[in-house]
Amino acid sequence: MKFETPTSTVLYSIEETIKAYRRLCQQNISSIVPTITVDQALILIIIDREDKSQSEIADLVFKDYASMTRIIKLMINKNYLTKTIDDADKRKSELKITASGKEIIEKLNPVIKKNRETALNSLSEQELKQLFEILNKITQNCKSNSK
Amino acid sequence: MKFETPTSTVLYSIEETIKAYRRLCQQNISSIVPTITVDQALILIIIDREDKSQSEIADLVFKDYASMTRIIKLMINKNYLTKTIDDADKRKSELKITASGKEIIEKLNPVIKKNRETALNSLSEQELKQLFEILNKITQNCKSNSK
DNA sequence: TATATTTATTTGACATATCAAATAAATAAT
DNA sequence: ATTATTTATTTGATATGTCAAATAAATATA
Repeated sequence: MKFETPTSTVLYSIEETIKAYRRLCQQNISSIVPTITVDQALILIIIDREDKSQSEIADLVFKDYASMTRIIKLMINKNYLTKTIDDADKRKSELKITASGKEIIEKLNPVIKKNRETALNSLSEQELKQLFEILNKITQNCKSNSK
Repeated sequence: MKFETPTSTVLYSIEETIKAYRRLCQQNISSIVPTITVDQALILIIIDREDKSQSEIADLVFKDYASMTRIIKLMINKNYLTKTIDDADKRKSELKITASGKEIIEKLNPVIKKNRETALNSLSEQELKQLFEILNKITQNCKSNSK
């Protein structure tokens, strides 16, 4: 870590890792459900498990609200989701998985499990814990200094 | 790590970290050079240090060649860069930093240094090494299983 | 109650990611 | 030398990221 060229930093490695992981995921997901993206798959699963509004989901998956609006729109067009106005608070939207959305989730579950196993193969529990903690420190450092 | 909901995995944490870091970087970079993006700044610095072709640079910064074409074009429009055809191999392009590009690099260097320090604040050398190694394992796992 | 402020979502503009197909030049094979 | 293949880059189409501004509904305040 002596010669800090841009390509020798840990943060550069984080980018590399996340890109490699996303590529792996997209390839395996596409082989089962060719029409869905990694982001859409994650969001679909979250909506299925958590009964939350659009912006709450966005916060959960670290998406901008603008991005969320568009991703949701695409998923509605593909008939994975329905969206209705929340009666109690008409600003909010209610998102529900359609039958074909459910089917897709069922198909994807094993793929997603396998992707994680592939990526984390041969990592010990201790390594995972360390990784988790170190990443958390970095995240906190960044957040407390940005906004 | 027992209940593997999508939001409890390490890979999810990696996404969180990289987004927090990119936000920190963009904010600090914008405060000094409002017209440049994080990606453009990194690419500018790499081009300045390494005399490589467009696709070699792309490989270095994990960018798709298509993205690189567009990023380069934007940077040329902003007069950070010039691009000429390589005489020895007319398929290749030669990228050179302009005077104003150089100025920007000078301005950015301390910001980039500070961003890294902020993000990695209070992390020991050992933690950095661990992080680096664990990320590398994950990257290799993903790459060997995707292509 | 009327007005001001906050909250949830959307839209516009621009930057980047990704895949597939197209170009054009260089190199290999016939 | 001609043809086939490979390599470097570009273009098109679509998805997502990010910021700022706009809407519309809910809540707070005067």
